[in-house]
Amino acid sequence: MAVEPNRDVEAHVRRLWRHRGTTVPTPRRGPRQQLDLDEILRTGIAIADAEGLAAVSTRSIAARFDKSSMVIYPYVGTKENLLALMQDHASAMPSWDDPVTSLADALHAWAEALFEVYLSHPWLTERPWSQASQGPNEQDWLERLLRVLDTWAVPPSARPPAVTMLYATVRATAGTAAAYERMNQQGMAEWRERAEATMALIPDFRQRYPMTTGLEPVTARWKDAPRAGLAGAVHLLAVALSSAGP
Amino acid sequence: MAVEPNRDVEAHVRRLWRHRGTTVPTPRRGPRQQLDLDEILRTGIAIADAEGLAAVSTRSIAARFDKSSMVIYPYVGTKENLLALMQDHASAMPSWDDPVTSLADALHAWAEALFEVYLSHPWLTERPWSQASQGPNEQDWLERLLRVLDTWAVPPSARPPAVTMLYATVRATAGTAAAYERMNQQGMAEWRERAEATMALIPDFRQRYPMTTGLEPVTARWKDAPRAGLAGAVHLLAVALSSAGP
DNA sequence: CCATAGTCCTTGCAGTGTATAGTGTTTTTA
DNA sequence: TAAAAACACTATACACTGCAAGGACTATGG
Repeated sequence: MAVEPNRDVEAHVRRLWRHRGTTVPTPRRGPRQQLDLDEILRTGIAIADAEGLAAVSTRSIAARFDKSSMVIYPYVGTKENLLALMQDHASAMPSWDDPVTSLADALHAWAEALFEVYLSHPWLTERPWSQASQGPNEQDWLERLLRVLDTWAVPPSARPPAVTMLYATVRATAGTAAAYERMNQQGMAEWRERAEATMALIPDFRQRYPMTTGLEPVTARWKDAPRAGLAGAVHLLAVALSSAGP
Repeated sequence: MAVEPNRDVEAHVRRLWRHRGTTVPTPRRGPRQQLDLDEILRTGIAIADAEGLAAVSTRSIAARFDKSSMVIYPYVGTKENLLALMQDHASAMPSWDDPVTSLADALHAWAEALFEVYLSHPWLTERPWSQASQGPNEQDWLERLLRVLDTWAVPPSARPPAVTMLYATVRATAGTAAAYERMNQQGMAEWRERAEATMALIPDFRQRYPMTTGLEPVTARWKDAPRAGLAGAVHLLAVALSSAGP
């Protein structure tokens, strides 16, 4: 039997699924709403894209509508809910055809598509992700991935770990790609400086960390390193899943 | 030639490596310091462990020493630096013997050890990680992993993707494990409630997302699910790395 | 028709990081 | 040895945050 249906939670879920069969909270009595939830989310996302997630505040969003911060609350409930709604809203899944050539190709297509979304909205990497939660758009991604694994007869026991690895890897590589992107326009000076300072202060760094030192320097072709890393990782995973057998 | 050695960056690096050959800033003229950087970091970590990273503030730390917030700054520079120092300080690598039985076992030992560290300090998952940065303790982990890959003759081209996947997977699984842990003491009520609300509001959820629905429910044996997921993932990866051949 | 539930808006509070200025202490330099 | 510079500490202040509380207004349901 259902626990007393905590109104806030229900309202949040309604808002999350507002384009998939639910309507936002309920019979609206008061004055007509002057704002629109989708529009609020769009401007929140725009701010996050341009100035980072930290620049998203109830005030900064409301300011774009020449209103004060509290107008936002009737539309989203709390700041945390607002961020969750932005997260799902920004995660709309594009459409593509699953490659039928190999599992590796199909996984690659999925991963690349998700990578692209994360690149468009780098702040998504700062948001938590858990398999069980979230809204319809994030749900779409998971379902699609599971369908691919099913199509290629990946044994059920291997699916949860595969899902975890894929999501984790996409998020990680997208995160570093976004960090590189930011350096591009901000200077990369500090990054380099820190590395130099470390080398200067720890003269035997190369002896202490020979393996790390032996890695190809990140600076070389750094721009597409994350994407290449992702491709390599997906390839590895596909190999493992294929050889796991049915 | 070195750019003018930005004093703040250099000081931060010195602090990071203070136990590995550098000394904290240096010619100190003024009055003796009454606090100790390691002690500051310990209390910051204690607060983060107990109340979450959000509860860590210059004021909350200083209060434990009956001082006001600004005392912290001579020791750490900025809040961001403080967090970075806490991050490295909390990442001390334990010692263990590399299994010689198989690559899979060796990787598993590494991953489990790191997982354990993240479980002890769940807030570490909220901190960014990038291969090129950080302090000595985090460096140790990377070096150790690379040594394992080298020992087992994993081809150099496969190493960066493997590193990325391993770190990403450990962080992701540790993050969900920590989330479960939190639910334990906080109720898990909200989580369940949200799931129920979604099912109630989207009656055809199971038709729309058959694959997701088909997954074993997370609630069953949820406590060790993340650890098991990590083990499975590492196993998959080891299979791929082995069959990649030299 | 009126109570109610909703939006909109202002005010205010507790909390954040940190700039600044002042005071006292220690070490370095002249 | 005296002066000066660099530091630790303290208190105050500023700009910023999320949001509770409450007032004014408005559309709706009983």
